[in-house]
Amino acid sequence: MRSPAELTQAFRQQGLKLTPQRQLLFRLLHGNTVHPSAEALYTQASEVMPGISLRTIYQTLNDLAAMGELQLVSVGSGPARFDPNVDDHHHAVCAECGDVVDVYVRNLAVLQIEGLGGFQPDSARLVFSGTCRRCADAAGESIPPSAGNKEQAT
Amino acid sequence: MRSPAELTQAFRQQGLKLTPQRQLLFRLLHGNTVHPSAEALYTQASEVMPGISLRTIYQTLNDLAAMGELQLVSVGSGPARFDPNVDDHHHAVCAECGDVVDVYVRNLAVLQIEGLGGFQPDSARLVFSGTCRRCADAAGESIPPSAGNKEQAT
DNA sequence: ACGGCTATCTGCATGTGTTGTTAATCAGCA
DNA sequence: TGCTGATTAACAACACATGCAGATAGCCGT
Repeated sequence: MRSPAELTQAFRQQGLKLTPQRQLLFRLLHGNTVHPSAEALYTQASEVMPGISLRTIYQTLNDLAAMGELQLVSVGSGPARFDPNVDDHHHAVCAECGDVVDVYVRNLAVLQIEGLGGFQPDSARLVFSGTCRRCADAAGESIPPSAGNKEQAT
Repeated sequence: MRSPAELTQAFRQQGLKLTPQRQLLFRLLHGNTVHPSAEALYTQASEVMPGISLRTIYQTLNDLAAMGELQLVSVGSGPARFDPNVDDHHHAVCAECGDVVDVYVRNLAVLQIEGLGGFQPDSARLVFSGTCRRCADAAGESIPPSAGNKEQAT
């Protein structure tokens, strides 16, 4: 996703108005790597701008997605996640806490694929499931109550 | 997924009852390669057994999935799909008609993955998006003569 | 073959996540 | 300043899936 300033330009050029709500979402999303859901953004936005409507969040997210500024990440169950990173990349989802991290795969083309039989693929989404660092640490530590000084690797 | 006969055994052994509804679903699913949704199976089942409840379909599908006889395939949007093929395989989804086909990838391990940073993956799902043979053919044919035989790149 | 225990089925209600609608108000931009 | 699109509120509607309660029926021992 482009920077708030660039999006400002882009919106204006398309005849779209630059409302404070939209600007707020630009800021909340820019550089955001946590793959928030609409609800999560709503909560965050509400702190800064009480009274903002969830409807507006959805609206703006869809607009941005339609403009190619956001990627919709669907992680099996639960609400859709939005990813301002529109590079060609993939995702890893923690089965424990649901966190999503970006993953880069540079040699997807080497895969030997069988069974396509006439199917013409034009994109591929790879999703890893597993355990994130934080949950792995938490699981390892929480067994002994006195595991000593622990540093939260966040 | 095992054969209806084998599933009959397995269900009995687990103290589960062998109802006609379940047996019907065994039959509908065995060897099924179309990745049906619960609704689709409901429609199919209703023709043979009018009055069968959609609730029962979901119930049985979940049971089978929990037993490892079915794989749940979630394709971005729309309802979940169920796949009686529980081999280690992946999927290709037609963006046009929504059809899902099985795809085998034998060298997934060669991928060079960056960004995991402590994330421990224990499974990977690869989903291709594109156009299935049928939709590609249909698109090629159905363009009326007036269009001057153009090839639509979209 | 019979009867009882209990899992299962069904129908309905509920829940989650998301979008549609309408009307009134608000505010960006020329 | 005015035009017009955006926002909001208060819904209803929607798709997909699950929870629940009472009726039903499979399975087992007799």
